[in-house]
Amino acid sequence: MRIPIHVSSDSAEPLYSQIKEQLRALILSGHLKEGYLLPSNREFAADLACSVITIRRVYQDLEKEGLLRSRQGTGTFVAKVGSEELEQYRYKAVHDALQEAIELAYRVQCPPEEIRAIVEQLIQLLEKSKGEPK
Amino acid sequence: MRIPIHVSSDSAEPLYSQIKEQLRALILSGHLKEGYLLPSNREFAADLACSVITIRRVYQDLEKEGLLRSRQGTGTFVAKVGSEELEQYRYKAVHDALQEAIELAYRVQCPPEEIRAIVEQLIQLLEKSKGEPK
Amino acid sequence: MRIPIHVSSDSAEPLYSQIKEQLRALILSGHLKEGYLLPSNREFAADLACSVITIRRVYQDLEKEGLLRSRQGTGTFVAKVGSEELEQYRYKAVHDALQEAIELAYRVQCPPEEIRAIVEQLIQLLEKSKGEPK
Amino acid sequence: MRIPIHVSSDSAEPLYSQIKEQLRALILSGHLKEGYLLPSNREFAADLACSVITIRRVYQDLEKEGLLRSRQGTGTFVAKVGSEELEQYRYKAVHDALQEAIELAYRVQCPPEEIRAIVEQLIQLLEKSKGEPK
DNA sequence: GTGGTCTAGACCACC
DNA sequence: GTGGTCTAGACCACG
Repeated sequence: MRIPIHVSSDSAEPLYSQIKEQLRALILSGHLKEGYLLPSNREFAADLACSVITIRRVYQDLEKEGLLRSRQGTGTFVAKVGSEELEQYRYKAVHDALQEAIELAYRVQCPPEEIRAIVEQLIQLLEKSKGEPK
Repeated sequence: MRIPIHVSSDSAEPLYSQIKEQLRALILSGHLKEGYLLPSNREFAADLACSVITIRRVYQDLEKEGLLRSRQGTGTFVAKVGSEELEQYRYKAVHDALQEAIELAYRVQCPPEEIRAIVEQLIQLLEKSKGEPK
Repeated sequence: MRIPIHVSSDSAEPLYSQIKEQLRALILSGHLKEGYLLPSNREFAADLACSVITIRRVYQDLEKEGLLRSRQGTGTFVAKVGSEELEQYRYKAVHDALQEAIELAYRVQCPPEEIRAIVEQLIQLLEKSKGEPK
Repeated sequence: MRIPIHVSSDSAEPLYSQIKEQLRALILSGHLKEGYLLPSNREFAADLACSVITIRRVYQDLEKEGLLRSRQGTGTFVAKVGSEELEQYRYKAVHDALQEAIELAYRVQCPPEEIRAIVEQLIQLLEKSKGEPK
């Protein structure tokens, strides 16, 4: 199984950050389970056409967050995370993202009904595209 | 009337960017109307305890976006923007912010009901705090 | 007769420069003849809704160019300029403007035929609008 | 390949603007192709004997116009621009420059024949000098 | 007084 | 090494 990560060098977001966010999401969503052995630095860098340094940084950052574990001679794999802890993590990520967006909406005087309407519209759109993935 | 902008040098977001976003929100929300004369570079810099250059950059960037107008010897003021154009701008800002947040939620497998619940909770919170502003 | 000058505060070009260019064109084109008495500083400033300082600067600049003359207690009027000298001045202004434009065209690799075509198109447009002025 | 840009500190035009215009022309004319890696800030500043900041401003402005792309740690290069879009951009630049010049000519009562004659003379001159460049 | 340009130099983030 | 942010301070152009 190849890890489904896609990076764009056109984006303003730094490379390492794009990879980190996507990898974190894969772990929090349960797509990569506890103990899963990730590709080696060199291999992953080749996959994503980026530098080894960039991959090393991603692994190190996620290890500091407690989501990955590295062992000399073995490689890097998904850490065991308590399921409540993982759930809390997931909830916080969603909550924070929505909070930022809704606070912006309030700053530009967007009424609650309009926010709800936009949210509903976006959910419908994403629900529909779930049946027909890439 | 003093312009209500608050910056934090703890944030990872660059200073100039914090100021720019808040100023843009004040214009898009209609708090600062067409023709309003903003504080001079030097004055505003003193207010916010930052460098003149930082303010200059904010004014210049927003001028390129078409929201401000600067004239030598006169000052910097809010440009005349068509109200439909402004409305579009406002809608797009909210839509984009929510889209980003909701896409993240889907990536971590957050179900639609949970998204709606969090949105509702955040709206209630902000509605309540509207009655009792700082 | 009111002097037909129109300024726009939206333009990037400085106020004094807009006025100066238009006044110079009126003299070079013969619309304002030798000896014509211009409005006083105060009067002209009121007409154009600008500062007296701005008008003074315009008169001073054009006096230095030899197109205007000021006399204490009398006012400012159009200087007597030899007709050949005026003709040379006029030719030079047109030549310089066209040269700058055409050099730009060459820098972006625009072929001569295209330049001729655009020039012709612009001339037709301006000829047509001469019959029906504002 | 060294980038052929020449600046004059005698000119009234700001340094950064001179550089920007010339660089823009090199891109629009196709001399610098999509993906071309420009000199680094520091290197280019040394070449042109100006401040790093001045170069940064040029790169940043052209990036906002969509002609360049900068990425931290990588460098600044020519963006991919649709060829039609580039063509439109090129046409507009030439058209606007000629329009300004010809409107000036009309303001000083220059007859169409004289405009055509001057244009023709300038084209001949530039065509001739194309055989024998610097 | 205002904004516009340019300088030198520092420190950080990214690859 | 690269670009990104921020600083302090100078000088000019405009009204």
